Amino acid sequence: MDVKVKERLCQVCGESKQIGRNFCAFTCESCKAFFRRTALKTIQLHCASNGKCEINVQTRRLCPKCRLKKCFDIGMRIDFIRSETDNKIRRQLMIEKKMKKLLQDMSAYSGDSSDNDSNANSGQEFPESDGNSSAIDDMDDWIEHTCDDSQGSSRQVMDIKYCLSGKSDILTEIRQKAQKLAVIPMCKTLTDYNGINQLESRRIDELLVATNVF
Amino acid sequence: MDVKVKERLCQVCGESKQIGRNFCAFTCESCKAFFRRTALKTIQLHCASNGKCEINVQTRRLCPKCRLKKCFDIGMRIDFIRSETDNKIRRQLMIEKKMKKLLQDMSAYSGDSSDNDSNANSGQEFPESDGNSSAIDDMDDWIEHTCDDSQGSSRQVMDIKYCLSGKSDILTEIRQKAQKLAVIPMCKTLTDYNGINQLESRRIDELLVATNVF
DNA sequence: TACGGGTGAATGAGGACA
DNA sequence: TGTCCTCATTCACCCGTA
Repeated sequence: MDVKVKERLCQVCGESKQIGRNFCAFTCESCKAFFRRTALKTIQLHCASNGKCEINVQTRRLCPKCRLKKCFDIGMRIDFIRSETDNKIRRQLMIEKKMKKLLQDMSAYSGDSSDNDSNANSGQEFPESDGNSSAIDDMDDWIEHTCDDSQGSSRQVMDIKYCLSGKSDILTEIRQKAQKLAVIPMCKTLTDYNGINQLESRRIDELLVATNVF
Repeated sequence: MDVKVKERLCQVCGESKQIGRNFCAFTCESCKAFFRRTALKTIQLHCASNGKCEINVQTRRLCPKCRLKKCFDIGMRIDFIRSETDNKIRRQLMIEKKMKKLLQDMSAYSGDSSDNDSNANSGQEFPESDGNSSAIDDMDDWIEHTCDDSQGSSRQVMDIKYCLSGKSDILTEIRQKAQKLAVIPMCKTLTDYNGINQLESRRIDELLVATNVF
């Protein structure tokens, strides 16, 4: 009882909320985030009071230099901050995992497990938007019989349907360009870093190492 | 309820609009700007009423001396005004960031394939900022004869010129590092898509087209 | 549950301009 | 001088892994 009742305080600023062991010391959330952001930076910090500021909940944001100094003083460890490489890999894995789950959910709704990758596409796997309405009817049918709107997904479903069945100029253009290319244009992917998966990222690294161009 | 209802007032003039914590005290926007502009000035201010003016929304502009005195009295802190050096560095960083973005936008929109890759750079393609003004003259010349300001780009052009002709420590550092490296490390760039420059982006595209891997 | 990282609204600096 | 804007930083809250 007493252990729980006796509040732990942030060793940096004295805050009493959301205390946990962070980077090897008991701190609050804000000092945790502060240390993560600041400790690895190489830029010089300045203190107006010759490095003698008192750090508490009110003053902690006033002098980053003294706050960081106190972080180190109470034993927060810089080597517990994950490296950028590590973070990159983790983000990558998370994205892949999410994609996998999304695909699973999709196939769970549609029920079919036979969607083997027909990747030899040259544009034909896009639904044609030439006014042939049977495909759209099929889609409506499928939406009606498989979609569960208990979670308010109808808006998304409608968006997707609109996109697939619409006569969007942009979509048409994309299809035309895609058909001309033997290779799916990577430039598209590069407009969004999140779209690069682990394999692609690796491959780019390999290529660059191999070529020594830059 | 009471906290929200009770309006905060500027501690200097009593203004009730746009109150925030500025330089360690709750003030309005205009007293904030006044303090920023005035507090560091060394010129002597004079008061006709022997320093006993009352400061409110109506009178605040009548006596700068008493207004400034009240600023200090309520605890506004001069050491929270950033130094000119600090501001200079920040402006420099902002401009460099803008340049990066501008280059990205250019490569995204222009789609031109004419700028052949002079990729054997080892830092020399940065203009030297050693006081040799001929490069700057050339730049002025080039700006004058090629830039079209019909879309309000002159501001951006000036930013770029300022950045290229300045003696930025950061630029110097970048140059030195670049010269030491036969290869600009791509791994760094990949941690942040925004860091990929035009050349790098192009080169990746070329590599991918050439290899037909994906 | 503990402890990493990520996110986005709020905050508080400076700058531009009328 | 006062107002409005931009931008970096802060921190409460979230997610994922061990």
